[in-house]
Amino acid sequence: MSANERLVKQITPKTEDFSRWYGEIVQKAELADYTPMKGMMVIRPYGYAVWENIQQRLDRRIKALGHVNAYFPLFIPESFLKKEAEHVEGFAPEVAWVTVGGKEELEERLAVRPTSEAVIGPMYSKWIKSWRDLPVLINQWANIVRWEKVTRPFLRTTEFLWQEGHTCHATAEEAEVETLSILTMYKEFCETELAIPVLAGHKTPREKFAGAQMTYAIEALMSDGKALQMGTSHNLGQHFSRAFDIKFEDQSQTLQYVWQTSWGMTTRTIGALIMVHGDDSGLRFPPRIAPVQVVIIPIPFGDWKTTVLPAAQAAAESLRKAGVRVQLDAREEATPGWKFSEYEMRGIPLRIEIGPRDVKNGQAVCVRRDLKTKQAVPLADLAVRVPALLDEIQAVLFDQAGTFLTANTRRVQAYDEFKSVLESSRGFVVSPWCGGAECEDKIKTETMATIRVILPGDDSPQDGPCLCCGKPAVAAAHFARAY
RNA sequence: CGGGACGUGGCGCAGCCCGGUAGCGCACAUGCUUGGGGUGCAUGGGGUCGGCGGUUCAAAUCCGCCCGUCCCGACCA
Repeated sequence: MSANERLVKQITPKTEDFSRWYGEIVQKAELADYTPMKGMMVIRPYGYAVWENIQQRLDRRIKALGHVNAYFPLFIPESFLKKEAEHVEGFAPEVAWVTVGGKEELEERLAVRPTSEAVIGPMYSKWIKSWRDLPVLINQWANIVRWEKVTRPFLRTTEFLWQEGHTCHATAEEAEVETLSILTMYKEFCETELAIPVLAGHKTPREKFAGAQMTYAIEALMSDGKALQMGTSHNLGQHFSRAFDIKFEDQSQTLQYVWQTSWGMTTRTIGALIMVHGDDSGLRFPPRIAPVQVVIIPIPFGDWKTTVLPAAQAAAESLRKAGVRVQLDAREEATPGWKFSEYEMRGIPLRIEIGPRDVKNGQAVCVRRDLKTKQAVPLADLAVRVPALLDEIQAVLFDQAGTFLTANTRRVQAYDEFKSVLESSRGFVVSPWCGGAECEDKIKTETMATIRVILPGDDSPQDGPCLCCGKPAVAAAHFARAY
């Protein structure tokens, strides 16, 4: 088989039209579908299964760090939302409002939560009295609504699913430790489970969460060279505790405002999985979050139902026992070739073909989705070899994404070069920056690039002058065009 | 929200300019055939032409408004 041969014909090649490729994958692989309401999508079973895997693995990590789950209301009274001035101003343009209940006009309109700080604050105020009540470490899995003008499946939809953590601490130091520990956990999660390398650092004041003291984020690079924010962790300081009057009495009997954090990851990560790993043939899911890790396709010939099929069923059973998420597709109405193509597009990490020749030889043919290589594996060894192969595939996807990230991260001093890099190859451009919002604005207007993140080591005076204004640079910032 | 394009069986499209009985490929159904990279043949079902209004004897086709999708910008997870 030639490497360039196009075997999946139902989608536009990614190299030809990235946007179209993305949209077609979402629909043809049945991850999501559009509804008659603008910006509202249905996450279909195959896409939702990915989300469930993400949820399960992220939830495990959140709990391992001591957090517990709870659920807060969908609606937020306007008066609550208004309590933190910067917060309400930041979210005002994208809040949906409920003004009527049944047939009654409401006395106070209700916001559909764009995030839950403002509805959680009053409850924390009620629950926290003493230093003995701290820390409060609560997470919730929820849907939220942001009235977006431009929407794209998974990347930006009017309603989306996420997890939001909201914690309260006795000291500023403790809140900062929490913020960073979540950031580290997010990074580890993306790299281990999603096989997506990310940059972890902090945002500039211009890009931070409305109401936060400091926003940290993990940023990934999509294969079209645009950056995508994968998660954020905010140190809220005492902004919200002062607004919502969340106080505790410390050990010296002094009343103090608590120090808070909030952090979240969303269904957007599914968009990242598509854009980071996908190729011309469609999806390539990392085995750890793939809804189906292995598909077994029996090759029908003559009396295959009494020879091939039992062997395929036995193979499926042994893999299932080994903890592999396996699917056997013995449908007669689709030919093997059709199935190959279909499962390739859907990103199933490993395909196992079992035909008459294989049964005779006591083997199966394993075809990797990541490299498209084939290898024969003795049927008796499948339960051992397949999990190992899945681990290898996971590692290859992560390595490929890492290589791409490294190759597309460039350190640039001169503005001319900065512009031309963003125009031609995109990616991250690391450049000296004076710390001024005016320069950020100017650069954004002229190049469409923003500061995505500033890495811990880059947060100090630089050799070169600011890329934009020439004044002394206080940091090396990662710029990129972003989704 | 600005600028552009598009909307016709499930999907991809033709028909529209020049108004006159809605068509093609794929998919779907049935039967045979085939099967290690989207088998082949035969027969068949399915569409208020995005919605509303207008012009006309007559509208997929002409006009207006609205909705949705995509692309390019401003705002954002």
